[in-house]
Amino acid sequence: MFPARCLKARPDPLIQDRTDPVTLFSRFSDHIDAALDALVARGALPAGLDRGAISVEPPRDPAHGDIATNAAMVLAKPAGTNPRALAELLVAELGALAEVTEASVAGPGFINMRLADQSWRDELGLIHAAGSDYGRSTMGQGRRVNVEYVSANPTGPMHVGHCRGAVVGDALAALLEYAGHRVTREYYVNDAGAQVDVLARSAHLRYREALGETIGAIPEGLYPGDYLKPVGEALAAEYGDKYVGAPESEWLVPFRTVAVAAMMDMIRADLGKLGIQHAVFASEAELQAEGKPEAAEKWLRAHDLVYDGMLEAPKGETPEDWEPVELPLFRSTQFGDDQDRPIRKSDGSWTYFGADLAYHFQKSQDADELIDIWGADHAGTVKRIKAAVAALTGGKTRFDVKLVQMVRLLKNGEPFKMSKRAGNFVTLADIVDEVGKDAVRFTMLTRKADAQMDFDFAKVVEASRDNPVFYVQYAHARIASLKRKLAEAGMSEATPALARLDAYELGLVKLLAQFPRVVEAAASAREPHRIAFYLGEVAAAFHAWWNLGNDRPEARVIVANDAELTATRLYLADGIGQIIRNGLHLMGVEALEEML
RNA sequence: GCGCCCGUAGCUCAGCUGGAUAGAGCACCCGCCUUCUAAGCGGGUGGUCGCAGGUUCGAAUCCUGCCGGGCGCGCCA
Repeated sequence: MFPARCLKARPDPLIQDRTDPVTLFSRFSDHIDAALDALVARGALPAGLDRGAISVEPPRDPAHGDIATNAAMVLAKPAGTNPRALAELLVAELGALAEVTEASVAGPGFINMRLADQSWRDELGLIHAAGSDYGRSTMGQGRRVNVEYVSANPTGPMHVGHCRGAVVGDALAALLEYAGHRVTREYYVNDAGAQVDVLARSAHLRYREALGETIGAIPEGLYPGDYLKPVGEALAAEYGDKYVGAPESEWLVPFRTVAVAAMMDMIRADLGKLGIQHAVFASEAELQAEGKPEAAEKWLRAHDLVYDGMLEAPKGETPEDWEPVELPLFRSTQFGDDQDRPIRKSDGSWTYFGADLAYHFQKSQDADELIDIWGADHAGTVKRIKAAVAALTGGKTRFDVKLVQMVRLLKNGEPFKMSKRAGNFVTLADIVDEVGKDAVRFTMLTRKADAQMDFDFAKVVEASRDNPVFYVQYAHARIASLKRKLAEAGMSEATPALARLDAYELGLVKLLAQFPRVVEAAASAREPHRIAFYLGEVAAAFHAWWNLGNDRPEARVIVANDAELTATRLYLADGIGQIIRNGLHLMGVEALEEML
């Protein structure tokens, strides 16, 4: 009655050529909706109740059944009835479904349902039919989400600090896309502040060096890294000795332009090592040249959200050089900030915040939701920018700032120091070269973003049970090896007979069936690490199944003399492999066919 | 002084936006395996969810106040 392979179109016209599988859990959401509708039609339940809080999930204890819902508990109070009474009514409706073999009320009003084995067999079939689309969701309804991440200053190579934010942002973007959002991956280039002038001066020094001058030690306040040498050489090749003795005003702009472009090339290359590619690089300098901050200021002044005023002297440590000056201040206190924030400096130029405010206003023009991924060291500025977005969009644009905490680099538990090419910090490229892109990406996603993390170079490449990167890859490789072994064994091709899957094996399907729910939960919470944890569970379940064959050869996937059973188990193994691939793909990690 | 994040088993961490008896890996203890289904397997011990209140049918989860750790805090970026 509910064909497992029916597909429904996405609502968004721009991507309506995509179709999403109707999975078991989404189908049950519909069943519950229908049951509630039936009660409403009979007058047993008031119409128009908010059903948003209803959950459809597997009970924690499998003894309670396959699917549980809290619908009765959530709706009882607004409906003016008691949970158990409402639950009884729903059980009568849901228990009548063909695929429900048992429905009961438990505890304070939970409804537990047990499903026919055929439902799980169908779901396994759906995993195969949908393939890489199993887990894809229409949840986002085509909403446009701008994810801004990395946005490292263009003054040098990427280092560890950027690495985690880069991976989290990239995985989040992929996750949201998969969950039905239209995602823009964006990088904000801070090419207008004082730090890029310092870059230009540093490049000028390297330029003189390239022309044969002995420059000695790099003066304090300039960037010392060797990575600027090629920039100096390029400038020398382009300009000759034209700017050697020239005043800064003549060369600062061209040198800055060249140096920033070179830094961005380097950063793009570093990101490329992680498999990251942004669609948009937004330039702060261009933003300012186009007068965007002025426009924002004008709008804010018109709405009395910017005024000229004095900042209070900061509390705590008394600043020695504090001078009260009148500045244009944004009323961020109206939106929960502790202090109004200046958008211009006393010389009239824009503060970082002033430009950033205009930048977020610009982003909000083309997006329904904004997400920024920031390092935790910027936590102090979250309130003001959230205030700015709330003011500029009238609170209509959802805006999340995800803070990514510090990464501590270790090797076998000892603090790790490594500096190959760029002065005294560990670069992103160093890390990727050391352990590989996939280990970096996966490991960066094995913690909640807002929790601090240790990254141990020895452990992330260790081939053992307690290394999730290895454990998940190993599961996938083992599955791939099954096909090779089947060929080696010269076994004949047979048609899977899913009725031969036993209860243990159907239990694996039940875990696989969670994937679409995990994707939706991870996307709505903006927490890509949940995919990594889920894959760890899938891998553990697969290995345990595989290990049954150690003691009992008849429990192996490949069973000599039973081509049909072999084909059936291989079908299940393939389904597991599909889920692992889908999850790894979201994380930007390649699924391995064999371990090397 | 203020703000943000974190406090869950001995250790490292999950906990599906408030659900049922709080989970996993490591370590430890007890068995098994001596193998290419390899880079071990199975089982077990272990928790006052930092502390104290509050909200409600129900709290690790939400609110308040403490305690402890991290990060940050002025026209910097």
